[in-house]
Amino acid sequence: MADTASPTSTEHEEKLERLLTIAAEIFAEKGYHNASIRDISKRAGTSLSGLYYYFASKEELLFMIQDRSLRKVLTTLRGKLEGVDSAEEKLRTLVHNHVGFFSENMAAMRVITHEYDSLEGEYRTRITELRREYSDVCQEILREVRRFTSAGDVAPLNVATSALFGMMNWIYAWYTPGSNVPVERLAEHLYRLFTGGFIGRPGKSSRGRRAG
Amino acid sequence: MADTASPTSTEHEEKLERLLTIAAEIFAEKGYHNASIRDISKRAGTSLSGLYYYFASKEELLFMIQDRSLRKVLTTLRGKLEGVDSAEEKLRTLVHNHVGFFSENMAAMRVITHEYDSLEGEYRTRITELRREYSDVCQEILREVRRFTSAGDVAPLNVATSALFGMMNWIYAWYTPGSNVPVERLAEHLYRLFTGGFIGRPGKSSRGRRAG
DNA sequence: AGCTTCCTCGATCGAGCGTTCGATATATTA
DNA sequence: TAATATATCGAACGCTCGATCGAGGAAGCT
Repeated sequence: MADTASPTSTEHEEKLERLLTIAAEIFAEKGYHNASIRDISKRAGTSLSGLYYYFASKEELLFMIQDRSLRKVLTTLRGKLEGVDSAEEKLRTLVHNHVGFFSENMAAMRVITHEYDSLEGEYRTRITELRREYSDVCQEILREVRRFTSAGDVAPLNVATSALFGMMNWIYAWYTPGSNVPVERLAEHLYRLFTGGFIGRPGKSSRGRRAG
Repeated sequence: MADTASPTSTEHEEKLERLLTIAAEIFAEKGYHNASIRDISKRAGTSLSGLYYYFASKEELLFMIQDRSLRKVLTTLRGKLEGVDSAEEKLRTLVHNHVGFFSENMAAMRVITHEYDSLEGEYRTRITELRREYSDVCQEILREVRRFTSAGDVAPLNVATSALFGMMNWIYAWYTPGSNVPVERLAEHLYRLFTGGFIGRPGKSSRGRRAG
């Protein structure tokens, strides 16, 4: 009865966000189809039926996890790209952004890469659209990189894009944050590995150079 | 009553193999936990209970799919590697073998990369061992490549290994065999992309190369 | 013929699933 | 105080799942 000045919609949003985080963890641990709403209710400390006040179905829950995370990753990336001119630096920004977000939201990112097929109908369509957006941003950067460097055509752009995402997304299968390889280092490794193969020489880091 | 000279164990093995193929397809389509034994029985044209004559449990079925495929990929690879001396050619053989097997057994390979976590206990342990074997073969080849080239240390060997597997395994998420990119071409693209970043210049193909 | 082995099946069980519904407690507004 | 909106809960429903079991058909052997 003290400080309830703001509308309850804030508390509502906060609890929903907390539920989404817990759900993402459980989906990441056990897989979407193997996880039950009861698992989530137990970890959240609320009743089974009480959860349905915050989402309409298990699938909507899965959708919200993927939708919010993808939007966040895309928005953050576009923000970081704004001040960047060099094509190679754009690519470097994308890799660091993706890997960084990955390591800070392992559960959600695992759900995104692992449970894409678990969505159906309209949910699936909307996530597909977001994924294409993200993929397009990446592919356009690669096109730019190719244009402004002496890069040959080692691989078609779509193959290169998929290869890059493969390198980055596979992280969830082996990497544990806080290991002996820090995240920034890991991102830089992947960036150089890919760029070296894509344009035929190691990617430029903070200090740069040119070749012919 | 005509040609039943051989012991029935051959027919038994043939039917088991057919069931494993069907199960791999269904697991690949719907995911392990979302797929039911009844789905498999329907596609196989046999009764639900009849299936249990060929395997003890749904999880054993999943195990057999992964176990047989991994062994086959490893055996084939070791055979192909036998006559190869050059380190780079070994790497090229590995990539082509992996991608080739992938495209010919999409269902099984998808199950391997996607349903590893669905195994538990002893089953999980044994598949983990096979994966480590495979990964070790790859990492040793990379070590050799690094030793015999002017490769700098763009990335630690384990990071490079994981990146390579990421590039290759991500195929299942976007590639459709029989598309406008033939499998051998795709494998060569991935090989050059990776090698170029790993050793600092495009990987040697059958013919020429570049120096850096 | 009888006996045994390999194989297949329908019927069924208990458990767990996602979801619904009516009751209820609390806070806000009139 | 009464009325309303917000939030939570226990109990239950209908359904699907993996797995089991005993019956029985077909083939080979003695």
